[in-house]
Parts: sequence; structure tokens; C-alpha cells
Amino acid sequence: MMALKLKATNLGSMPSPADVIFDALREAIVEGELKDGETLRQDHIASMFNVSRIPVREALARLEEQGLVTTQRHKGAVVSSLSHEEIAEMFEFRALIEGEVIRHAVRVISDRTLAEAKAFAEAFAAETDSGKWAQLNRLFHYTLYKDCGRPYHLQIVSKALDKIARYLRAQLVLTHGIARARIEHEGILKAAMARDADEAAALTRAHILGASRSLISFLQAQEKD
Amino acid sequence: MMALKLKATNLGSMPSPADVIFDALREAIVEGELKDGETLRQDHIASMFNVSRIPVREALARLEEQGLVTTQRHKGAVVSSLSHEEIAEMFEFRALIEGEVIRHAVRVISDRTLAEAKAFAEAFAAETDSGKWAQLNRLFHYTLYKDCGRPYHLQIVSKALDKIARYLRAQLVLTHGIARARIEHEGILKAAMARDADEAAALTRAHILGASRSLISFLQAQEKD
DNA sequence: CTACTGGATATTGGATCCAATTTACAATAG
DNA sequence: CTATTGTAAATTGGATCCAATATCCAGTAG
Repeated sequence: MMALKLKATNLGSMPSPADVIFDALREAIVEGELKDGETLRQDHIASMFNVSRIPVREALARLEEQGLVTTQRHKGAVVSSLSHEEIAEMFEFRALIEGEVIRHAVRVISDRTLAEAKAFAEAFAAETDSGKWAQLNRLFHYTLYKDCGRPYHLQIVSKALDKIARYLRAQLVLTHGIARARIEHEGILKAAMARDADEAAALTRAHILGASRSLISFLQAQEKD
Repeated sequence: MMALKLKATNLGSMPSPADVIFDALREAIVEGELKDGETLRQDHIASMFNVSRIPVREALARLEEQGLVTTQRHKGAVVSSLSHEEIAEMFEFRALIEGEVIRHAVRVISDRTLAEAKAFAEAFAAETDSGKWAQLNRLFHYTLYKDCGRPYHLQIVSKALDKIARYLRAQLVLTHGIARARIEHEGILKAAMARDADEAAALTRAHILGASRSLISFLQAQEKD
């Protein structure tokens, strides 16, 4: 067959304009750059990306399927917002899945992965720019999960995180969550390094549920304005 | 204000053509009418519904986001297929969530809901048309879950079920799964009626994992052709 | 002054048109 | 006869156009 050596990038699987727009919008929503309830004008987005509205509509359809935006017929798409109850449920869900996932991961985790996680935990603890906390936090946890051999579980976790990342950010930045997170991360990491799967799972669950309580009471307090 | 009495249906939230097509395709995939790997031609679908390809493309984009179809640029969409490992993981995932969900549901379940579940269990046990087993099975379980007060959990369970329903059908119809399911349903129902949440959860988990083992070994045996 | 009507404007959703890519197959060279 | 090239048909993805709906605002009746 072919005896040609060259870096062949698979053009067939290059991201389509719709993919690019989808990712950009998702990121903007997850990072909180697009606020809850903000409406997304197809025309506006289309001209930002220099395309027609067609790929924008595809991106919006996919975002809606993910639950990140909500559309009303002929009225348009807005960034979905979650009630306190919904947020609390999402945290409970995360605690369930992430506990399970880390339990499986720790049983087979490599030293290399542990080192990575440790690096993220330290970067997180050292970081002073509050805008980067959320991302480092997510990387730390994800690293501890990634060896679990359960891609579907990880995908679901990732989608759930996308939906609440905006709120989590508030918890870290505005409620002293960062100090507690540092301590709890250390505990989780230590359990993982000791290959104590059940302990890592229990600590992860407690970490998530603790963040949930802190966030919810913060939101309730805020509500009284 | 207005003092007019008439049944006002909210036209604004009527399903769009794209919604209708999405539902129809999802149903066809879930029910196994569209086989694994079968390709979905936009043109063909569009003419079946007497619309242009635009709403079809929206439906396909949403189905892809759900993981029910897979698209390759310029090649088209095919019904997604799952490897044995992926199927096994989905069952494991279901066992985790559905166990949790029934545990919460049983704690607050109403007599009315229990009666409904009982009716479905009996209909399932009595049904001789194998084409209806899967649906009754799903209704029975869903009824036992629905009081759990965790809509997001239920939605995730539903999406996971959609992805494996085709394979589950094979398990029920082709592996004597039906006989065992009858017995196990009775056990789960009894635990629910006794308001024994932990027992109901344990039995549900075992029910799901048992079906998984049975299905996987069936698929592996089948592979040798 | 207030509440309603009617029309202008903006926006979405679908149809049609067009470009780019894949696929099938015939023609041709070795 | 086999492998390769070139071309036609089929298909997707994006652009443009159009119809339907929502929103806004001015005008008008009470």
C-alpha cells in the first residue's frame, strides 16, 4: 500500500463550524461568561463566527439537548438556570457517581496519575487568581477519576459538572470554599496514595456534599436581597 | 381581565416538526426498528415526514448529542452501536442509579403508586406478546422510581435505558430472562410494599446486574457465528 | 389618562439553492 | 486480469430566501 511518511491529519474528523460554535457556547456558559437567563441571538452569534445561522442552530439544538440552554418556540434560546432544588439534586447525583468512580479508579491508579493529581492539588492550593480555581479543581478531581475504566460514567460526570460549574464557581470564590477545598483535597489525595478506595470514595462524597450545603446556604442568604 | 371560558391549548409549546421527528427516530431506535449501524438518510426521512431536511438535521443533531446516532462529516448518521464492554458499563451505571432512586422512592411511595406498579408487574407476568415485554418492564420499574423526588436522576436513567433498550429486549426475549424477571419483580414489589427501602434497592441492583450477566454471555455466545 | 388595537420591526423556523465531499463505477494503463 | 485514475451520481453541510410568530410602539377610543 502506501509507503509515504507524512503527518496525515484526518481531515474527515476535523471539527465542523457547528462543532466550533457548540464548544465556544458551552465554554462560555460553563465559565459563567454568559449569565443565567441571558438570551442567545442566532444572528448575533452567526455574525461573530462569520457563518450563516444554520450551524448556530445546530449548536443550539445540541446545547438544549444537554440542558445548557432552553428554547421557546419563536422566542429563542436562553441560558438555562437551575433552582436551588435542582442544584442540590445535581450535587447529590455527583456525590453518588463520583464516589463510585473514584473507588474504581483508586484500585488501579498508576503512580504517574497520582503524581499528576498531586501537581494539580498543589497548583490549586497555590493559585491566587480566583478565576483559575474552578478549572484546577476540576482537573484535580478528573485526574483522580480517569483511570477508573468507565468512560460512560466519566462522560455523565462531565455533563453534570458543566451544568453546575457556574454555581460551583460562586461557592469556591464567595464562601471561603477554597480553604476547605484545599484541606479536603489533601485528604482525598492521601487516601488515593494509600490505595484506600473506600476512604477516597467517602471523602469525595463528603467533599461534594459539603460544597453543596455551603453553596445552597449561600444562595439562600443571597436570595434575601 | 378576560372572563372567557374555553379550553386554551398553549400553541407556543406545541411540538415543532423537529421535535416530532426527533421523537419518532428515538422511538424507532429504542424499539429496535432501526438496527445497529443502519444509516439514516436525511432526504429519506424528510420525505417521510413531508418536510425539508432542515428539521431532520436538527433532530439528528440532538440524537447525536444523546449518543443514539453517530455522524461522520459528509458521510451521514448511523444508529450507534455499543460494544459488550460499553453495554456492561451501562448496566453497572443503571444498577448504581436505579438502586439509589428506588431507595428514595420507597421511603415516600404512595399506596396508589404501589397499586400501579403491581398492575404493571401482573400485566408483565401475564403478557404473551414478547413485543410488549420491554415496555411493560420499563413501566413497572419506572413506576417504582417516580416518587423519588429526583427528576434529574430519573432523566439520566431514562437516557441510559434508551441507549441499551435494544439489547435488553434481546435479553428478555432470547435468554429466558422473562421468567427470572417475573420472579425478581415480585421480590422488588414485595420489598416496596413492605417499605423496606434498602431491600428494594439491593434487589433492584441484583436484578439489573443479573440481566447484564445474562445478556453479555448471550452476546458472547452469539459472537461465535 | 388608561386600555386596547393595529401595524412596523425583529427574530425564529423551514424551504430552497448551492458548494464540497464521498461513493460507485467505468475507462485505461500496466 | 488487476490496479489506478477520472467522472458521474448521491449525499451532506452551509447560505440565502421566505413565512410565521413575537415584540414594540404609536394611535385611538373610552
